[in-house]
Amino acid sequence: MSRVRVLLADDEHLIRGALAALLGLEDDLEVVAEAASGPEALAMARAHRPDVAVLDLEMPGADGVTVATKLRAELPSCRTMIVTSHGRPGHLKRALSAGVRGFVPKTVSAQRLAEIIRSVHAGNRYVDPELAADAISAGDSPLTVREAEVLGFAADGAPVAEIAERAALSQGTVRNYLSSAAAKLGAENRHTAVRLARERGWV
Amino acid sequence: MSRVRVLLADDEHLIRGALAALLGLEDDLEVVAEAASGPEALAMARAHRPDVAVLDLEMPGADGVTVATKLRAELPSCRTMIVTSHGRPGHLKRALSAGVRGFVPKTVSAQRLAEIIRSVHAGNRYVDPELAADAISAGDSPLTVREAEVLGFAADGAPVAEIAERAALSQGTVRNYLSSAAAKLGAENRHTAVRLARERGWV
DNA sequence: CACCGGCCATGACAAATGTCAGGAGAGGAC
DNA sequence: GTCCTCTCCTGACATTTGTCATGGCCGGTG
Repeated sequence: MSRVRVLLADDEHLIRGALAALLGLEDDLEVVAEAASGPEALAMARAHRPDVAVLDLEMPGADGVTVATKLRAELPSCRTMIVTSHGRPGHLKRALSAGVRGFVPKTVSAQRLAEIIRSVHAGNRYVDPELAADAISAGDSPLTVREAEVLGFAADGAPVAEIAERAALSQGTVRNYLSSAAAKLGAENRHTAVRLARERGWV
Repeated sequence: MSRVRVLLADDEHLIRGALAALLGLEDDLEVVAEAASGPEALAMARAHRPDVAVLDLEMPGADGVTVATKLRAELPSCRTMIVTSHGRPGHLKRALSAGVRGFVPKTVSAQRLAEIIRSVHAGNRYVDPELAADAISAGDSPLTVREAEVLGFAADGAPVAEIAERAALSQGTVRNYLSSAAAKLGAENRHTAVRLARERGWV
């Protein structure tokens, strides 16, 4: 029986290395490649064609979901899964619609992760129950595409003029969008709106 | 020769477990206790009296620096070190003044971490060069105590009225403090000021 | 003591932001 | 075709901020 070929992508060397060592102990798993950034993960995947790609959500260059999306197009045979410390509901949704088949927080044990990798490789899907519950209770984003976009530009505290420029919209329009977005989120100003949207993973 | 007794505290089971396994392979190190939260780390330290405590910076209950401070008082023989993913300059400063003897990002390898643990146990201090450079170039916080406090209350996007209430100050005073803080940080409004102060670990 | 800096406040003005009403075009649903 | 929603805009208004000048009260330094 051939072993499951795994790609490991995480910018924290400590975790990646440790994980590689632990997963390597399982005799049906084999870590064939490691990467510390999004682009590197893609390159490694192309070179080594793993069966399962275990991707960290927050990485320099490109986040896990972006990598997963590209992998799905380039290497359809490769199953992808996301591992993350901060499980925002929106991220989970985004990940699932990108074709990700596993979504786990870093609070699970290596043993458990190994099991999940096997399960994903077998064609199953796995989502951490806790995160799933959060996602369901948080519901869908009530924001329209533009509202979310404008809110994203407002995320770093930029003034309206700058947001308008970046979004190529008039200042009035920007203010209207921000206002309606804040209203939908129950926030009293755009800054708390940004915070709320962030927490739910809607930006 | 007796082995170095290590306490490992990190809320991410994946990392903690993997790390425990890897460090356990070194024949002069021995992981005698693990914890997933600040309070638990303290309890474990009291029970097992480790030589070195390796603490994650962001943990539920109490952060790594807080735990280190308490450990220093309760268990002076125990050296403490901090491991973190986000190395904000301010955190480093806070950690050092709490008596922490090692400060490393999670991007180092387990091998390297083992060496550093040994070095710290031997009485040396170790700070990641990259983080040290950041801390030096970032310099000290230019903010006065009140400015930092008010900026902290402003962190979640609350309006001035609310900040004033929480800080028990007049609205005018709050605006003055926010204004001067933003000026010192080179920000054009308090929200970007909050972001900058956060990045530098000054809030 | 005189001086300076941090702390707290007031008042007033300018600028940024939030809110509302209203309208036009584009596209999907029925 | 009609209805609806999203998109984008304008203009006007109220409110919230940011900024500045000014002053009083401390505590420490020279």
